[in-house]
Amino acid sequence: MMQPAPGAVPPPPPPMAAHQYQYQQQAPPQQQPPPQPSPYMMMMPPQPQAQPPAMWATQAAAPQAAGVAVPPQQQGQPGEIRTLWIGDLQYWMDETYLNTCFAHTGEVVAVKVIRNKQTGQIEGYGFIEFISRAGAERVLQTFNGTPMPNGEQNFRLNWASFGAGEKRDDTPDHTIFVGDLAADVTDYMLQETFRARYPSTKGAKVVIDRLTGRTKGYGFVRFGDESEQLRAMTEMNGVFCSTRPMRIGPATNKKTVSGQQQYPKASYQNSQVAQSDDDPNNTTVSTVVIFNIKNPVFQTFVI
DNA sequence: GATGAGCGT
Repeated sequence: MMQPAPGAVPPPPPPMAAHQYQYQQQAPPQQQPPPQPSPYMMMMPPQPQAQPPAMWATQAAAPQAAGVAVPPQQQGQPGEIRTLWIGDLQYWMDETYLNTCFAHTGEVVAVKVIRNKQTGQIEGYGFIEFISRAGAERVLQTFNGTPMPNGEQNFRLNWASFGAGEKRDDTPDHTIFVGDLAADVTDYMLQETFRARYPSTKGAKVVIDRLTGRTKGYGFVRFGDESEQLRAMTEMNGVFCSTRPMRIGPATNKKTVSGQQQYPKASYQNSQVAQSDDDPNNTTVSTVVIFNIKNPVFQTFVI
């Protein structure tokens, strides 16, 4: 059932190179010669200088995905999650683009890109609804982490959470910041670089610039074990990932697992810390006073 | 050099 619906764009050649994530693929798609440009015509990024911003809100409604008609009784179990979330979209990656990426799977029911209500700009993420959970799962396994057509980044896909975060593990994350990343480092490379030594590595993310689709040169790695996080901070500093040595630092968490608010970054940046210096050996309790310039409040912690 | 983001009608 991987046929395109009538009237759909022709199926692109197996566009995504075989990839680590494809370990569950059954039969490889038949080999084909290099991509024709035509299937991707609609996916070309606009000329940067010719692109007036913020006029996209009034554009015609997005075409529905490729006319896939699904009898209700085939639509999977009620309540089952069959929508994927997609992130790291560049501003020109609209519904048409997503349809062209996925319609050929024959599994897509609808796509939607989220726009800013005021400006109409694409917010950088969207949703893809599938016929069934199985279809969504196939696409997730096949496409996630593979290069996006005409984008410089890889697909970032996940289950749409919709409150039912069934895939969640609620164990806390212990995250580190990793800087000085080479331009070719992907989430997967970063993750595997750490997983080799730290089995509790949960995942890694290289931060992508939404405007260019290119890496910002830093990222984050999450561990399940705090001890492995701490070891990695020292042991992996200066270790090569791809062509450059990584620089590792503590991650400033904007959000904790339980969702409660931490101190906003600005407070940290504008804070001055006074510490009593008369106890270099740290043998007694010392007091740290933080003066928050943004919110002129003194806070005293005993550490 | 740098501290994400990511849940909608």
